[in-house]
Amino acid sequence: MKTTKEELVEQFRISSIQDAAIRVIARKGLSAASMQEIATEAGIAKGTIYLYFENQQDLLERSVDDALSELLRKLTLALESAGEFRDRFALLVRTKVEFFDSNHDLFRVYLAIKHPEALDQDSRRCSYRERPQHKIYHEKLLRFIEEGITGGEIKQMKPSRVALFLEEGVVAVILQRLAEDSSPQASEDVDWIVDLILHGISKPC
Amino acid sequence: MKTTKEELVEQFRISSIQDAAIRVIARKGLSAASMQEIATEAGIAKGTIYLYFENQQDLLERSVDDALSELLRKLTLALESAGEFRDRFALLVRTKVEFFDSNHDLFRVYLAIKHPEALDQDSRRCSYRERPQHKIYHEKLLRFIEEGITGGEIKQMKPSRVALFLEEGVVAVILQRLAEDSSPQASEDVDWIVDLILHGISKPC
DNA sequence: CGCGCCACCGACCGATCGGTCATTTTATTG
DNA sequence: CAATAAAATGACCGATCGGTCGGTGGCGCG
Repeated sequence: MKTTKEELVEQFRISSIQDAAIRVIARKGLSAASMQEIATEAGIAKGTIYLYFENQQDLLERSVDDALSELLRKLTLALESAGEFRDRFALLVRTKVEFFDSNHDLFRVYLAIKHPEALDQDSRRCSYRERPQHKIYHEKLLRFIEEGITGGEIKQMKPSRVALFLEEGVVAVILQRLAEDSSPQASEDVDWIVDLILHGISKPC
Repeated sequence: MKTTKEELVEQFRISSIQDAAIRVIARKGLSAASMQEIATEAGIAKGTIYLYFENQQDLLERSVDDALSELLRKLTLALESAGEFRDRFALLVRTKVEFFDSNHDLFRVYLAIKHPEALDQDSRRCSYRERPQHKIYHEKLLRFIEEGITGGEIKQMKPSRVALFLEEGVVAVILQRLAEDSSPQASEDVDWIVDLILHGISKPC
């Protein structure tokens, strides 16, 4: 019983430190997030962090991982939904847009780690693409796209390219929503991006 | 005469330092590019850099600016070309793909500075989006898209969203080409991305 | 109530960075 | 060739960072 209570306190501490880390990363960027600033943001001393995390890399890695695992969980759920291809596709896009729309800090973090090619050489290994949860999601996404191809819904093309195109397209929409003073309803933008990816920008034939 | 010769030497020095800076940025990332490593990469002493650049920000800013101004020049030229909308559109995409395809280092730099939202707070002001040359290009790009709309080539939608969607789509293709062991010819991928943006992933109706 | 333990703290350390400047090396000129 | 100017150098400085550790204060247990 007691151990459970202490573990609860420990989990609360860990979570509050990770939350502070995410806020600092979103504010200062990944490479400029110092342990001192994270500690201050969490309202504790710097040394305390090292009671719960091995070092800076451990803290940043686990903070980002845990924060984005919630997104991956929702996306995986969306992929497992039933229904028409287009509806499932729209649900996928909607899930991502709404997640970041209600969590701007995490979108900053997501942008910072999305492209391993742009990271410091030493940080590339801790890319979230290497995480098992992301690999599972990505596998399912590829199979979903293959279903769309074999089902005659979309053209014959490399699923991995469609996946990346989808990912970047959604990022583009969220970037726009962040830049605009007043964005339209999320559902409007979701419909827009789904239509754009499915049918392009050309006038219907 | 003599001043011209000295200016030539000075320009050569500046260029070689900037080239070294770009290589180091591509290798280590923007925030981890140290003055010492850039100096070593250029084959000179650290102090020498300060004979030609005010400080680190000045060096990094001018290096990135000059390197990407070549891309902006080519893109602006592509926008000013004559011909059918679709051909001009394809030329625009082709220009960007081929530029980065023959200059991987610059693509790394481009990725690192493309999203001001993901940069350190202090570095956001030196975003290349703020540069006059980029603003001019972006204005012309928006007008090009508006022409496509008024000309009935593409649907009625916000030009700025189409622009961002285009930009992200091209980035997606180049990312794929970098990740793949052997990529198809650039022209193949250009045709693919143009068709995708224009008509989407759906089967033709 | 008082004692002991442990989470917590923050001053401290070594390493590293951007930036400076006295010194050395190179180039120019009479 | 020597004298002078100019350019290049790298040891050095202060600041900042990640990480450590001896001290301390508050909480629980006897």
